Amino acid sequence: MSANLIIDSITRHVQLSADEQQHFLSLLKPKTYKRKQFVLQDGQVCKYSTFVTSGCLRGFTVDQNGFEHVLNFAPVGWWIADMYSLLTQKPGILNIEALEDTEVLLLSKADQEKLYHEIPKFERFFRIITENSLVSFQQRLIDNLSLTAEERYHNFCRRYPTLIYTLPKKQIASYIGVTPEFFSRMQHKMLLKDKK
Amino acid sequence: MSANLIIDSITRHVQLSADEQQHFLSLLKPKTYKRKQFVLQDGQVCKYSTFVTSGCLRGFTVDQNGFEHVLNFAPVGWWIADMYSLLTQKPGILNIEALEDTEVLLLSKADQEKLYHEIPKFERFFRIITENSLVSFQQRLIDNLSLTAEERYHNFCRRYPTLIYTLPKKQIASYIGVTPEFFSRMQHKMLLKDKK
DNA sequence: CGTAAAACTTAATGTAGGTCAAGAAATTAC
DNA sequence: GTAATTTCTTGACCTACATTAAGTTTTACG
Repeated sequence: MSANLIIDSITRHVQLSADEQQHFLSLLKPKTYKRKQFVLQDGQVCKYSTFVTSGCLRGFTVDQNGFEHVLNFAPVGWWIADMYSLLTQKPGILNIEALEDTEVLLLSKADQEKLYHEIPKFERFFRIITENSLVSFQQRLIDNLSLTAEERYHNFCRRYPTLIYTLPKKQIASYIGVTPEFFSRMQHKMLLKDKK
Repeated sequence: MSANLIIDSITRHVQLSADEQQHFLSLLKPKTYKRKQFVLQDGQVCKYSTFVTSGCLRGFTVDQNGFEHVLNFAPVGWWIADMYSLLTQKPGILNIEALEDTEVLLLSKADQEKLYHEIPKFERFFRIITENSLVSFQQRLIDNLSLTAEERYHNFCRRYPTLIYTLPKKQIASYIGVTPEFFSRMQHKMLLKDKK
C-alpha cells in the first residue's frame, strides 16, 4: 500500500515516530494520471513535490527545434519536480508526463517548508535525497562528456535494470542523448558483437 | 577578511546569532594551496567540504583515454568537494586542483554532521546550496543535450562573467565539452560574425 | 477485433566536432 | 631576463552521431 511505500522510503534515512508518520501522511494528496497526461507543463509554476506510488513519469525539456530531451524518469518510489521552478516559484522549463497510468502523492511546497520547521528530520531526509540526486546528475554529466553512446547505454542498463524492459526505446535513446535512429543501429551492432 | 566572506554567504540564506557564528568559525581549518597543487586526487576519500576564500579551484575527472573533463570551478565564495566520496566515504573519481595560489577553509565531514544536529539552520543552509547546485547541474546537462558548443559557451559567459578573463581557455573548453582546438576555431568564427 | 497512431528499423547522406601534427604566442620560474 | 614550459592557433583529415526519408512492426483504443 502506498502509505507504506513512502514511509519506508523515508525511514531508510531518518527515523519517525508514529505521530510524525501520521502527520506527514495527512499532508499528502493522492492523484492519478492517465498515460500521456501531463503532470506539469513548461511555463507553469511547479507547486508540488511528486512521489510516484505506481506507474512511471518522465521529466523532459523541449529545445528550440522541437526535440525532446529526457532529464529523468520517476518510477515507483521516486520523487520528481521541476526543481528550478519549485525553488524559485517562477515558470519552469520542465515537462512531466505519465508514461503509463500513474498514481502519485503530492506534497505542496508550502507544506514541505512548514514540515522542515516543525520536524527537522524531514529537512534532513530531503537534504539527503537531494545530495544523492546531485551526485547522480554530476556522474551523468561526466558520462556525457567522456563516454560514447554505447558506454552510456551500458551505464543506463546497470543503473536502471528494471526500466529497460518497460520503457519505449526512444525514451532511453533520449535519456542517453542520441536519436532513436542511432540507438536502433547501435543496438544492432551490439547484438552482432555479443554473438561472437 | 575571509571570516566575513563565509559568514555573509551563509547569512544570505539563514540567520545566525553571534554565538552560532563563532562556533561555526571555530570548526574551520584554513589552508593554502600553491598553483597546480592538488586539493584532492581521484582514488582518495574526500574528508572535507572546502570553501574558497581566495584564488580558484577546479574539479575534474580523467577518462580512460587520459582526457580531463572539468566538472566545476570554485572561485572565491564557492564550496567544492567530491560529493560522491564525501557522502559515501569511499574513494572518489574527482580531482580538485588549484588553478592559482588559493586559500580555503576546510570543514570536516564529522564536524559538518555534528553541526547539522547542534544547529539545524546549518542543515538548512547546506540543503539550500545543494538544491541550487542540483538545479544548475540539471541545466548544464540539458544544455549539453540540446545546445551547440557555441550556445553553451554563451551560457558560460552569461553565468560566469568574471571567470572568462581569469581562466585559461582550455579550461573553459573542457567545461563546455569541446577540445581546445575546436574552441579556438569557434572563437575565431564568432569574431568574424561579430564584425559584421 | 480492426485500424489509426506510435514506435522501431534500415539506408543514404550530411555535419559538428575530434584527432594529429606543427608552429606561434604567452606564462612561468629560475 | 631568458630558457623552459604551457597555452593557443591553424590546417588537413577523420568519425560518431544527426538528418531525411521510407518502410515495417507494435501498440492503443473505439
